[in-house]
Amino acid sequence: MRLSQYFSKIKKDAPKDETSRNAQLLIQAGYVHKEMAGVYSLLPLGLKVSENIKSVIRKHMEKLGGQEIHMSSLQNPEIWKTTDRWDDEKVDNWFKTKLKNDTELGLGMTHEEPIVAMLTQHINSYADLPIYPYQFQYKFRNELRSKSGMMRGREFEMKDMYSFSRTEEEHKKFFEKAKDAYMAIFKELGLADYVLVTHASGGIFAKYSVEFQALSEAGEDIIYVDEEKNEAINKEIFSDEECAQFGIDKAKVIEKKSIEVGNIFNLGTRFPDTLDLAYTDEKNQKQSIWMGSYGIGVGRQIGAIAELYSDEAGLIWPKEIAPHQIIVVGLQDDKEVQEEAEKVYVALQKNGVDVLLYDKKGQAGEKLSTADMLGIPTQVIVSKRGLLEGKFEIKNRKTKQVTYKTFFDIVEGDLKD
RNA sequence: CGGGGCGUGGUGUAACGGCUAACAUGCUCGCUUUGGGAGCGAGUGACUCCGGGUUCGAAUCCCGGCGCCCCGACCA
Repeated sequence: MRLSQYFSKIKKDAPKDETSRNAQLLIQAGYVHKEMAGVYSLLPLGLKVSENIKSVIRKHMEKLGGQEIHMSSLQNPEIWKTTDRWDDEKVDNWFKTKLKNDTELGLGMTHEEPIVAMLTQHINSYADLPIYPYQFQYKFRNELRSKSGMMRGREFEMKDMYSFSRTEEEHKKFFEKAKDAYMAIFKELGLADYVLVTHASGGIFAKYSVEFQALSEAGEDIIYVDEEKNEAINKEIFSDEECAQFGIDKAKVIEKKSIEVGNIFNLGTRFPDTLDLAYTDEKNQKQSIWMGSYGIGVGRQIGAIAELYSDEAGLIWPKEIAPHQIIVVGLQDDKEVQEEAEKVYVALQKNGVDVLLYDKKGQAGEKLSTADMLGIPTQVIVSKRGLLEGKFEIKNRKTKQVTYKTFFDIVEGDLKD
């Protein structure tokens, strides 16, 4: 890809109507566009990052035995009334709308009810279970106050998986596997050093849930970290009794701020029971189904990673999710340098590398700072100075380390750090 | 939803109640320049968030709305 072909612009200044670092960086570097408070559109670069994150998540969901589906955003209130989650007194962040004939509809804020209702048409026998459908879907939540840039939006894409198991034991086993899969996802997203399994409230679903909290000063949650156990407990349930229950040493915990990057719930049999989803066992007996839900917000990962991986010069994407792996910068506008940059670009592309060519005219300084701002992991800088020695400068965006390679080295794919 | 702050060219800012709303940046054209957003010249670009009021006169003062940010509450 050529930078000149992206319509999005990298701005010299950060927007002033955002103070959260993630939104400032992502807007300034042209990854996202802010539509209104808590609502962001993805520009080409932002979409690439988002799709890369989704690929990682999807891979692990498939490994877990997931089946991808895509449910509707418009939701039928009748189903939600059955479980008593329609009333604004009970659930205060619905976006509700109406048909022309005044029939009320909801814009999905989550999908437990509709998926259970849908499955009554497909699940009958013990042989039909267990199943693990999941989707990437936009959720709409009428937050009283959106904040922290991309991290708490009113409209956001989420991967939600739902598990349906025959017994509590089967459910628990899967729940543990899902927990591991989540940790594997965070590891692959570059968040391994920050994310902790955290015991938290289960909201209206259950007494407890498991959250995945990424340590960050930009976070909205307070957790107490047991460093020996490498787990944490959310402030909302921090007590002697609960620490004991989860084997956390209350005397040794450290208070930290964190971003909730994932949350999984054991829902028990409540939703299937209420919505008449059940199965018939080998003895022809009707049995309750055990359900779990497993959420991870895509936009929130982008925001969290932008917070955690950035410096004074801009973004620094982990390789796994970077929009491009390498950016080739022809430092001077003169013909020789530009032609050489073009050659490197073409050669790298031939090698199957996802490379971005900085082909816009400008000052050397502007090019360097723009390349930094974008956060592409590796920069190949082609300059007059380098050409005199027949070498190109390879800069690691994260470590800022510079090495020099020949054209031959680059073509041979020798760009390891 | 309670509290606080703020709305002026695309972006960042300035302007005592008083000239044609200023400066920087961006963008366009020309020349020059090229290792951290350089320089010169010529252009372009704003119903000063919306509505009302006070006044001879409002970006500026007052009232109401809307929007954005922050703190708190909330967070399935």
